[in-house]
Amino acid sequence: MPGKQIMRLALVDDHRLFRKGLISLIEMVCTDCDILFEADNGIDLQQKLIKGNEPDIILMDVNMPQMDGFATVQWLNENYPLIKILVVTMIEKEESIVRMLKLGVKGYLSKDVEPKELGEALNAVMNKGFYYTDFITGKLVHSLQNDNDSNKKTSAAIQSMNDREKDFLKLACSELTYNEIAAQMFLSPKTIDGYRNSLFEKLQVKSRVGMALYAVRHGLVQL
Amino acid sequence: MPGKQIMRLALVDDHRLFRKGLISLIEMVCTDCDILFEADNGIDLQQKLIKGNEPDIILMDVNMPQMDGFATVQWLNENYPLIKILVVTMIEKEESIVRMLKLGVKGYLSKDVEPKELGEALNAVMNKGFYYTDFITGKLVHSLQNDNDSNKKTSAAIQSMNDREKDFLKLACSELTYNEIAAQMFLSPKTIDGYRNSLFEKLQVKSRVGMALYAVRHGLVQL
DNA sequence: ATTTGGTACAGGGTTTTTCCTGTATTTGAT
DNA sequence: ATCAAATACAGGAAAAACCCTGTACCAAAT
Repeated sequence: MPGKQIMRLALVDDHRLFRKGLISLIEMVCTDCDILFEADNGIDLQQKLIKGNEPDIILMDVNMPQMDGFATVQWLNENYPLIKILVVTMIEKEESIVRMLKLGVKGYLSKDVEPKELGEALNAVMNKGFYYTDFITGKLVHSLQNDNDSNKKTSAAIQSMNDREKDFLKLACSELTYNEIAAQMFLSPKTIDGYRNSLFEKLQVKSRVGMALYAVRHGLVQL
Repeated sequence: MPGKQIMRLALVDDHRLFRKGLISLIEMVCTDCDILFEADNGIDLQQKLIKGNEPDIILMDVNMPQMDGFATVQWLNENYPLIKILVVTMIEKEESIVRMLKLGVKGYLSKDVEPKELGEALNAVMNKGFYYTDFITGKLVHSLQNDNDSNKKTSAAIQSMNDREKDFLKLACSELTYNEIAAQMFLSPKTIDGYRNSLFEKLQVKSRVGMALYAVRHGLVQL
């Protein structure tokens, strides 16, 4: 296939060994690929991107220190909207997949795929502009169907919390009594009472234990 | 270096793309390596291991479905004690590192290392019998120094729980009241009272919220 | 100017959790 | 045979959590 344009790639993943392995695989499955650079995370990527010499496709992980996949994709959308993003991750939670697709990534691959599929994905993204497997499409459709329950509710619930409530929630995930929490927040215990009732309703829980578990399940408090 | 014995390897990791990448890297940094096979997890490994044609070294991940790294190493110790194990993982929790070292693994590498170090590790394990970086040794020493607190206490606490208490603990990580839990376990609420008090002391917590958080932190209940 | 919505707070009551002390039964060890 | 420990259970009481209704303040919207 002569005349085919060369594909310029960049990798963003915090695990060097995986990155290097991926590069070596890409070189095997994709003869006309040029890997411009690699980055540890979003911050690193920002520094390595050079206007006028952008990659065509960025292979990106989701979980990264400093600046994660979501933040990085958002930043790319604003600053380099033409760069196509192919997510390569081991996170297969529907929530992450849908969130990434909403952000406009061009493909979502599991680290569990065959190297051959990686090559296909790269070619598809380059030529068709996207690569969505049946698995991903399935997750997406499923999430749309269940748009009423957990998925939507969860993000709605989290967004409806204000900062004071979030502070309270963190403190509630501890062995402090409500009176002690009130003291720490310089509020009346009765106000704390109000926060609790409001969060019980927003998060659809019935007890402090349920509230604490909700918080850890949704990453609102660090373990 | 003539006369050097060939190194027979096997890989156990649930992520194909990482495995394939690793293989391709190994082939680059280690000319006298022969990769016998790869496995998705411990179960898969058991089926692929053939008496009389064992690998010298197994590269193993920690997090795997079905049968994780710990269980797999334990099984290998009992059935193939001569095979050397080199852990390659992104888990850098002191607890995991120490637990693996106690199980007798010959090295512990982060997925974040340079491919070059992977080669050095393989050679060291093959020739010296082990490869422990300063980072790992540091973690180990630190854990020994703190043998009094969390590390040891945690495992002691978890082991001191009996089955009924573990059942109760799981149910306590919910919105059920103690009366409801008692009903589900076919016990008097007063017995539940006893379980609670006993767990509060064993786990060093002061409230049900603390107990529930302890359980999730230590993986005793699945999120 | 009045309404609406968000935040902070109170009175007062019920339920649940927490804690203490004490008993009956069983089981394994000396 | 007896002692110790583990297990299941009770009475009783204080503390914390939970829930409902209602007030006061402020700011933004109508």
